[in-house]
Amino acid sequence: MTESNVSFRALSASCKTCSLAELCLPRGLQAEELQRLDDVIKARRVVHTGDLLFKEGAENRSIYAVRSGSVKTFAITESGEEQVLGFHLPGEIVGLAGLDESIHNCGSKALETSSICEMPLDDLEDICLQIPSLQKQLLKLISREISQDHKMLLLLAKKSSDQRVATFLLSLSGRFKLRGLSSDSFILSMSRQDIANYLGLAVETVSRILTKFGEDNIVKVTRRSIQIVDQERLLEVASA
Amino acid sequence: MTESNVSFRALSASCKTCSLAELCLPRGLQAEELQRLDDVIKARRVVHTGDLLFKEGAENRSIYAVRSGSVKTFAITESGEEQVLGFHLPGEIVGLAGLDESIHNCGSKALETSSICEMPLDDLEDICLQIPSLQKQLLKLISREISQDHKMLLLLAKKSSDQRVATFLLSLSGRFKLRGLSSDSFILSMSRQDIANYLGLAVETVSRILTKFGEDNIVKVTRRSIQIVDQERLLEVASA
DNA sequence: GGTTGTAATTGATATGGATCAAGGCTGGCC
DNA sequence: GGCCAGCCTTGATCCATATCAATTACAACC
Repeated sequence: MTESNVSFRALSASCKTCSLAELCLPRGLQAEELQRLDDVIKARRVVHTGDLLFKEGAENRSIYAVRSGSVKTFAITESGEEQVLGFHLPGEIVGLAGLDESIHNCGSKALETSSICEMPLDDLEDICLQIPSLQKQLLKLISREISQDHKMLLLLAKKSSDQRVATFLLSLSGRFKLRGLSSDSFILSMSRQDIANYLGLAVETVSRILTKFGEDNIVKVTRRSIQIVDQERLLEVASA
Repeated sequence: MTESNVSFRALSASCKTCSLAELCLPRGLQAEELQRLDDVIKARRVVHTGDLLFKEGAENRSIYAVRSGSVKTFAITESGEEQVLGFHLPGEIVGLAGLDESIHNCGSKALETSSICEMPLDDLEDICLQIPSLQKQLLKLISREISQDHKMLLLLAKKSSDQRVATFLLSLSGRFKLRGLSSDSFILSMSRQDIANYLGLAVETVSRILTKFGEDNIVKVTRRSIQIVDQERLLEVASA
């Protein structure tokens, strides 16, 4: 009971005190506006590795902000395979493809113990009408998602397997940096399988490339721990 | 002078009388609200094959609705190559990746003579605050764009070249149907090069596959004219 | 109506990455 | 401490598609 209360209190910490506010929806909001955004947040819940945030086909229209941990989003193909569409770090928004009236056409799974803020879309739309800078920020975040997807389209359509893996590591590195974490030393929360799936490659290919990057002293890889040793060369590999 | 006036009048026909309203931003709006949307439309202009709607890197924040004709959007890679990100038919919105404060990171080119409605984003955001159903519709359209991009990610990451080409033809077919046009007989406004680029294939591969579909009596292809002869089998190829 | 340039097709060959097939590590659990 | 299961790595082979190289077919323009 007490523990659960403590946990609840910790989780119910508002957007006002959230260190990710500048990356997330609250960016640019005044104190009073923040409170109204907080009121919209339906739940802040903890999910564990493998838990679903929402199911493909679920009809509740919500978007989700990752508060801590990390999640992946994925679609399911006609033949039942999974296609990983993205990995999401704290401050990033998940579920933006579901604003359409249609049901969620992708699912989302926690890659590690994570905490998640859920925002029902109808409520969010309502307060967006009252808080112009919130509407602006929502549109910005959605637009950024599209830009990100476009980068992935380019990666999948044009880049070699080496370039894909290098680009992936650099993307993670940059996003960790934005969050005040080390950009050259981090842990992958996703399996090789997830990475390969995301990058449109076979697991074996990803594994071989990581080994090669290690041999070439570009990256030091120990299981899921990554250390970028030579960022310059990694950048070269990513773009050349 | 006279001609130009006539042309101007034809182009300035409002959203109120536009036959695409149900597919486009005006969907769900009342007459008075439509007028306000019309007031926001900065320009309705005609572009010709190869003309740019906006340049990659242009800083004016606008989105564009295709009124007639068709356009492609594309990104430019580090090495200067073009990556086609999408083809857009009448009623579809272009430029949604540019709502971010950052400059447009993709460009858009007319594939044929087309007419285009330009909406400055700041004005659009303003009236979205006043017209809830417009805000809703904008979010819907953006969300649909994300879903569409996700389908492309899946296509590029998982599908064979046959599946890609079949999926492409079916997607066009369905979109023509939505617009009241023939779904089994249409003209491709884009080159084989554009198709190949979009699908992450070589031109030669696209050409060979179209020839094969012809030999198999699935599709009748004559240069840029397409007739879908056996939709069922095309669907099979697309998903199998 | 010929000429020319660009787009599309077709054929031959090369190759990057998938697939198939074993191992090897690691972390959890008894 | 030993065993098991899943994840990861490594090696050998194959194949789908890229690439290279002509050829053909339009369409636009004089």
